[in-house]
Amino acid sequence: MDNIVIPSAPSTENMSFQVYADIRMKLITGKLMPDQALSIRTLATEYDISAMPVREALRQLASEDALIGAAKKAYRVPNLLSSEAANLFYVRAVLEGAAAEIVAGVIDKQNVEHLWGLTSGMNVAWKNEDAEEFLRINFKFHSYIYTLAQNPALARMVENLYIRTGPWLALGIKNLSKFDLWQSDHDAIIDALANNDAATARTLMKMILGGGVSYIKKKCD
Amino acid sequence: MDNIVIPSAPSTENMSFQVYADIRMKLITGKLMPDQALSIRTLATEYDISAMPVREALRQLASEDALIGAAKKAYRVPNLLSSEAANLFYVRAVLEGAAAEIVAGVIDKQNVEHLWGLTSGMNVAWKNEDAEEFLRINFKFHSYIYTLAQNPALARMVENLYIRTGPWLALGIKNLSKFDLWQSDHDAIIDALANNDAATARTLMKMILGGGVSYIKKKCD
DNA sequence: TTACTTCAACTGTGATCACAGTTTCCAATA
DNA sequence: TATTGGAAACTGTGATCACAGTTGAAGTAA
Repeated sequence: MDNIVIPSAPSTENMSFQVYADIRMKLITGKLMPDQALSIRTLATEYDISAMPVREALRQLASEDALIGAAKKAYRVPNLLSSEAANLFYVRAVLEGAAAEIVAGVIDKQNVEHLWGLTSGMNVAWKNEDAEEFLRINFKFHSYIYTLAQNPALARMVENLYIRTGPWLALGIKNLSKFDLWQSDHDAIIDALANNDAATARTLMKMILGGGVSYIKKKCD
Repeated sequence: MDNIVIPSAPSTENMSFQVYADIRMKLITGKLMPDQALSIRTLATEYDISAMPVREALRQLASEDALIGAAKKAYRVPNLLSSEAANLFYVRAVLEGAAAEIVAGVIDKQNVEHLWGLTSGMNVAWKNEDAEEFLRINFKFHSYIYTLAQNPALARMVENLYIRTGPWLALGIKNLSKFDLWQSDHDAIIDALANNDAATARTLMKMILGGGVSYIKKKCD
């Protein structure tokens, strides 16, 4: 649901996948904070299932580096150094830049309108200082674009990066003294895409990702 | 061992990780062919362990799209359409191109010599028509470069793509009527890196990846 | 007060079982 | 002979147990 790229594995009928998807979304929307511990048995109780599906979900998230898992120690939400976050955003910039380049060639009017709808939603959420809603729509915005690139492998990888930077980004946004300063240039990207200007779309996409990370970093250091 | 980027998860002491690493290398070197089925219980017997570690290893590989896993059906090595392989190689080209760009700025003499050693090994393997050895060294060559980029996230992703294209590439290489035609331009890349020519390194890296895939595709279609 | 020890409550991991779909293959039927 | 039926041998999945290493807090000694 919600534009999530469907991972390879099982469909709805698989309990461990449901757990996986649920935790995933919590990472994206900042409901799980850096360094927070996740216990297999506790989650199993919460979901009212056995430990088995939970442990497979957590292991899968750990294998995607969305969680940290060490032998016989509790799984944890990674607490990224800002240098690590920078690495992740660099890769995101490369990949989403490439995606934007492709999308500029295939986007249609309906797609453009959908993107405008999302940005206006983000603006509302921003004004309401509703961080969770803002993060959710921001995710949908990026997700919508890289999905249009019609390259599932690319989409999966960007989404993985998104999940991994989610808690860090959420923490950064919630740390903003006021929701006043950061206004990213999603509008310009939509314009470039709508004009089928691949080079500009790519450049802008790389820029807003680089800009976002350096802004948050400044706030955190 | 062998320049493998260490995945997040457990170290050597973890059985399921050992199984994971083993199957991974078999995918890279073409010991597992497309569409081949892998059974948890059978593998457990082979490794002389219980089913538990094997099933976690297979699930992890499936979550990385290195295997196909559907509910209550045997895990399988993906049999990629050539369009799917093209998608994977596209992303590889983007990422390894970016990596080469970075590496051109940080490479030293020792690194360059190491790369020359690998290419000469590949030439030997090619002349001996030793596909497995050729694939293994080819992997080490690319792995060595993207590891130099000092971005673990990037390295992990490229490696994942490498695993996924492994069986397809192996099948393609083994299908070559003779080991005669394809001679890729690894030498030119090393020159560009050694000369700190980032733009050329990036372009060449994208080219050989694109060239390789289109060559194999022609052979397969 | 501070530092150290110890023990209890946690952690993930491996093994094993039951279960329910899937696949395969052989026999019975048309 | 060709086709259909069904049973048997597979498949992954969920539950549950035992185990060993980790963590943290309480209690003791300096």
